Amino acid sequence: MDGLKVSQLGARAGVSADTVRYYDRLGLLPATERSESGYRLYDERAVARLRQIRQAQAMGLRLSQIAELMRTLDGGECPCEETVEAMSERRAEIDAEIARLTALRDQLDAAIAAGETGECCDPCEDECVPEVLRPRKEVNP
Amino acid sequence: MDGLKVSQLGARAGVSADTVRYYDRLGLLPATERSESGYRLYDERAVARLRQIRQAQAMGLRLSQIAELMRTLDGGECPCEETVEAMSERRAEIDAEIARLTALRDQLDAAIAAGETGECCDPCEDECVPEVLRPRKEVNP
DNA sequence: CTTGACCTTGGAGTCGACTCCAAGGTCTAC
DNA sequence: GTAGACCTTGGAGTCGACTCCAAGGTCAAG
Repeated sequence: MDGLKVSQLGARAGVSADTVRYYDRLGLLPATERSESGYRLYDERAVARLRQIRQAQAMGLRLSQIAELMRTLDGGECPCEETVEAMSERRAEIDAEIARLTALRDQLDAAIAAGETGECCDPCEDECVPEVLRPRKEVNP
Repeated sequence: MDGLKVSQLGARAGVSADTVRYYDRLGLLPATERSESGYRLYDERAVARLRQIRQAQAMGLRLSQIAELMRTLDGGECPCEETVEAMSERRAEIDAEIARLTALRDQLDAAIAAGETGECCDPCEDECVPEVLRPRKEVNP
């Protein structure tokens, strides 16, 4: 029986057998050969493909985007333009997320500083609630 | 029947009735009075509490952390110190996430720039794969 | 008395990328 | 021939904060 089994293929790219099967289910890997007994058998091209997938993931692409690129590639077309598009799309998403988190962090910094230097809710009256958490009319998180 | 029903309470803080019920389930809201027919009935303190929850969320705290703070508060203790701790904890998480995303974005920028100026995979040989996605030995995304 | 707008509950679905499971089949070494 | 390490499948669980659902109950207005 020649060809790599799931965990062997996985080992070649540093992923688990489960992950290989998962990618297979999503159609990211080339159509599998199967042994008589139903084992998936992969070749060197599959190793390259799997590494390529991991590389694309490391660049921040989503599996759904990678799947698209693979379809283009398997259709014999050049995926270069599409790849740049996919990366730009992700870049915009990531940028938005960074902006959101950065604003949050700055708010937190201010609140932490206030909380550390402030005299807490002292004198504690009815309800002791830290200043930064005092109810405001309508809050959109 | 006096007291606010779920959607009325929600409206007072800009959240949906579903969200109010969800917070109730998580134990974030004070124990509810119920009408004879089983309707939740809230008072002004609940409005303040709900706004407080939204405020805490807007500061980046998780509902699980907020729940903890509420327990302290309901136990009659001052939650100030705990609040600063919770915020610091989140700050660290958010910081790590920003760092991760920033590195990703920088990588993407470089790859996009290379992809736009480069001559793609021209000349397209066997397998046309954009440079940035060329398989590398082992990739941890 | 009916319509329609609310309320109740428990539970499932969403997003993404896995991870883990059970029940069964296969392969290799001793 | 049997142990133990693999493989197969479909499906469920994870994280977080909701959102939506169905099936049924309640309430005020016309």
